[in-house]
Amino acid sequence: MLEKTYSPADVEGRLYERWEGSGAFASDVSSNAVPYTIMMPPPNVTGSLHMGHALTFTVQDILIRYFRMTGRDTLWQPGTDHAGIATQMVVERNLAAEGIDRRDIGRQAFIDKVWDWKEHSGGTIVNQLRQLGASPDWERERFTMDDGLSAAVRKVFVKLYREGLIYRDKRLVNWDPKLMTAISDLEVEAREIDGNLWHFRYPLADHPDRFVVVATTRPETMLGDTGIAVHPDDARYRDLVGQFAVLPLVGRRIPIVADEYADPEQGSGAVKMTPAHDFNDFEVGRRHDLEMINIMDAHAQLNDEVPEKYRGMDRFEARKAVVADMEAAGLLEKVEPHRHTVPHGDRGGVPLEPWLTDQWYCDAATLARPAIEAVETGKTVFVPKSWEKTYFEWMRNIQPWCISRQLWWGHQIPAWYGPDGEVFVAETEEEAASAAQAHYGKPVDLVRDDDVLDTWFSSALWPFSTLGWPERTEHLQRYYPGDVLVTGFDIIFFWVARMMMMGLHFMKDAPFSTVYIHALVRDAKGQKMSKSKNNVIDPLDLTSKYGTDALRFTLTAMAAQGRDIKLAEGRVEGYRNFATKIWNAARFCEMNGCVADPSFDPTRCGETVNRWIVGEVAKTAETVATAIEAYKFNEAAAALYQFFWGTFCDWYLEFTKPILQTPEGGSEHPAAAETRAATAWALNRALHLLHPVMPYITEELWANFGEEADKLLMSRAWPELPASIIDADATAEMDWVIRLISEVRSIRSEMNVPLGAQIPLMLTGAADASADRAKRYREIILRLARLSSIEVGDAAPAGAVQSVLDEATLVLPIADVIDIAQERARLTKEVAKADGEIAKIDKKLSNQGFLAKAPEAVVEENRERRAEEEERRDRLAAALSRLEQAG
RNA sequence: GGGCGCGUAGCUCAGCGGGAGAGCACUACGUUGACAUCGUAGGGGUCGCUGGUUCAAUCCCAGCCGCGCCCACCA
Repeated sequence: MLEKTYSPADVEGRLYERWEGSGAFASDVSSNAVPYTIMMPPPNVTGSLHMGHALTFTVQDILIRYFRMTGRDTLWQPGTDHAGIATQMVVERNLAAEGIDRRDIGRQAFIDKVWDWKEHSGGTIVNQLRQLGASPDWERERFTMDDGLSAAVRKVFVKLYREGLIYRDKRLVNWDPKLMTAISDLEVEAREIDGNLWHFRYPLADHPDRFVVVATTRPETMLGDTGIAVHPDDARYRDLVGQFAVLPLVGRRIPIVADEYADPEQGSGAVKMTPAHDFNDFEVGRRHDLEMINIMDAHAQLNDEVPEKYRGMDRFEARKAVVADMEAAGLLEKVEPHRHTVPHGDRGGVPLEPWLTDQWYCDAATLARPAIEAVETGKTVFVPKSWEKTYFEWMRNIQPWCISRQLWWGHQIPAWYGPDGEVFVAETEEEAASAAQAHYGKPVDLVRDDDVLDTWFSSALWPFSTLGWPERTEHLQRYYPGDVLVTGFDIIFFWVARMMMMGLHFMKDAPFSTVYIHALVRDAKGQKMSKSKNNVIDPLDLTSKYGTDALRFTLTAMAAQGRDIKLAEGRVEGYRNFATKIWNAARFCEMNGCVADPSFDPTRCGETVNRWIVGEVAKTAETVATAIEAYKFNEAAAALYQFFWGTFCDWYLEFTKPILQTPEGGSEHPAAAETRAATAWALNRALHLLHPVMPYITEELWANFGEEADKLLMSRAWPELPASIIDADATAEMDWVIRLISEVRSIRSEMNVPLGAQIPLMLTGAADASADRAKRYREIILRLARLSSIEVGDAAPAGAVQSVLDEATLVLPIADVIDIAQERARLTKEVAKADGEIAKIDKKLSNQGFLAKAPEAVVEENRERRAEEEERRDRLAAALSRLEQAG
């Protein structure tokens, strides 16, 4: 006997172990089945499960479980990402707590510490994935710093270098002075800051009494100015082009150049040029051959290129000093408050400095070309399609990708330098050494590049590196390319685009045919959840409170395309109740002896209710399958919920009661055996349909009631039911019966008739002449509605509707049981509303155009609606007039 | 500045060219046999505003108002 309520905590762990232990998640490379592959976006090894993970992994798990049930050989490739900066920061923080700085212990010792940390604490996220019920092929779990994946990284780096697609360059980068590393454009976050615009006067070299006014939001950078730019057409400055100004506080002679970058409308029309500390100035500086003076060190403190007074100052300290000194010199024209965006590092959180350094770059524009084409030609499609525009926009304007990072944790760049700085790029130190020996004609000492690669470099290889590339493994041949990539839009650029580029370059094929972009889960304020903002909601709190299945169902029901998800706990609670409902429906079956009957043939039911329910199951199976395959997960969830609760429990199980439950002293109903088998069959099919979304409760119930309880539900086939199982007559009849009962209930309640018992309709017999019966039911309803006199006699058929009529006789004179004034007001309102409806329909029907063009069925439908509405109005009006008389 | 999306019940959200929906909350009634984590019935919405297309618009189109996100070098 099942417990009275479902207790997730008692079954989830046990079932998960049984699944994983039985090998039910494993792919089968030797299978004949068609493969279905999803590459799991590897979560950061430092991560812990947040709501975004819960959504993305639930969606992926639904797809995997569904396709596994349909017989595909599924590979859901799991793993974690080494997450360069994030992981290094975590370990550094831990060391700092012990008073250790990583520089004290040195690079190798630090890396060992990180590996230690990974061994002991890095498993959090994958264990949380298990709690979520995710079913990837754990035996194939990978880590982006694995030997195999690291080898793939080196191979890719060397190959791209030799093809000229990776190169070293001295350019401005976004420098994070806190983390002391370069970061890519994508890691820059623009924040609005209330600052000032300072207007400075720069005297002309040959006319010390004349000034050029320039404005800046970063006064300290003036110490690195090497020019002033004005627009070539700007009449105000035409005579100054070619002359020099004297940089105040420094005394440097700086040229005034004409460049179209200077906007005459903006400020004074003259712009100071700091080529080493501003991206625009850098470009102008290149065009005019301006000097590039780097005035800051890696901490963003001023270096020896500035007058002694400012050396060693922090950039913000220097800002104050420069402004004060300019003002003292009478060269500060004015200060305006100015709100502007300042680039910040998305992890470090401090303002970034454009800084001139040597870095490694990847020629993204060249790699992007085939990746653009793959989407243009439909080789890879985005769902929803609108994201393709975003993808194109970025890919067509892509900048060189800065791939080097000044960190210790990551894939160290496979480049070695000879004594004269000559670079040797090779997969191993030995190869580099022999290349160097060939170059110099003798063995030399090589120094390896300190930098590591951007984390996303290794992630970009994930779809093939995890399958064994560069070896031509069986897995690589079978599972590449994958079917669908499931992710949030926030990493389209970081990851999706780069996988496309690398996949096409190295595998000559796009890594997946579909990219499904789901909504982002946001916090209550609609803010994006991220580790660094510390606003993550722990989904495990919800799973422990309501059960994993309830959370999964909630996310599924909310996974509609096009809107971000702000999770409301009430929804989770509601779907927990749904789980309880499922559980209790199963209990009902258990109590009534509804066990699976192998001889039951759903296409050959005798009873109308049974013929009907098997058809409803078939329709639901079709709806759910179609929805999942179209990535319309919310539609799948809605169909499941509606079927199980609204159809199976509310109606079918109620209809079976008079059949299954033998009256006192009576004998069993002749249809009981078939109904028991049908009930068990329908329940078991429903468990299949629910399983991809709610794996735990369905598996647990299957273990108790399934046809083959020893076999896991999750490895069972998805129910494919023949269309012939849907019996149109039975469906039509049941539709009418349900409407009939609903209407009787409504009238009863409307008239405030205190009747408690359920209507014990006994629906047996074949669905013969169902149309006639339906018509009869309807007449009865209308007669009931008139209330004054229930004429049982002439409309009383045998059997099926007798009990309805019996109840109808209990309807009491309304004046006896209701508050007259209140009811009068209500009825008046209702009558008016009905009149309004009728007028609306009349208008539509009288419209010539409508009659001419509308489909006949629609016209007919409107006529029927009008008739119904009229009946309703009459009924209400009659009740109202009787009320007046009684009052 | 460019792009994308959203505005539907008190709240969180589906849906959609022909009778406005779900969950939660609310009201009334109902508990000795599946389920009170329940059942039955009910209240509550000019589907952001204004125009247009159409026989018909919550839905399509345009404009506007509000909100959010992404991208972008404005000193």
